[in-house]
Amino acid sequence: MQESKLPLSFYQSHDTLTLAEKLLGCELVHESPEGITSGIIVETEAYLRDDPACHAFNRRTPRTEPMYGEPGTIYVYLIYGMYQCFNIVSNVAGVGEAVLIRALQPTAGLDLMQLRRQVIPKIPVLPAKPQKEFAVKELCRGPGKLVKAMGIDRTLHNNLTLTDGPIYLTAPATTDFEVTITTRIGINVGAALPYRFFIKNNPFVSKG
DNA sequence: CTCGAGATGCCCT
DNA sequence: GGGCATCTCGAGC
Repeated sequence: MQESKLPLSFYQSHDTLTLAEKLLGCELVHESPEGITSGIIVETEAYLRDDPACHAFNRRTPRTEPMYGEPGTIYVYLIYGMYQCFNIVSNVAGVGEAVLIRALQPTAGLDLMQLRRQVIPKIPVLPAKPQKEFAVKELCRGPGKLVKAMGIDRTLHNNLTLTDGPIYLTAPATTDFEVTITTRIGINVGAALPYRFFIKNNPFVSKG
């Protein structure tokens, strides 16, 4: 597992659509104070500058500022008031493109992922509910789920860099897989664009 | 398995 | 105030 971090040049040397595909098979690692968790990226989506679904499609705003950083910058945002999405900034600084990570195949720290995925009721119920046991394939199957399982938080990690912090990528152990390309999930505008990439027949993908 | 409803906070118009 | 790059739960098949 412990290989070397992918360097800045990896993020700089591909356009966004190519990067979205090249990210498949890479391992996402978070060395947190609670422990290490990691997983292989199996599903991504690209968001381009001239794409109405992209947060940078309209004016540059405070929220989307990290998207205009160097490629390899982390962009985490809050969605639906309670979930967060993890993105990797792409293209070149100042453009505003990124790749959403939609699913991981867990490789390390599965117990910690289980703990992080537990839902804490706002008002504690007594007696306390027993812990849920998630199937391994459910731990990181979806953008909100993987952020929670990996312990990623926008107040801590937004705008950090993947080459200089506790969250980073390592190169694929294998590229012996086929890639399927489809339209993106959960959006209305730009829904027809074929910007979703996933590893064919991989059971950890959010939707086949 | 599928479906529908509700949760919940922030950004931007 | 509208609208989210989502998830969980419960009901029903």
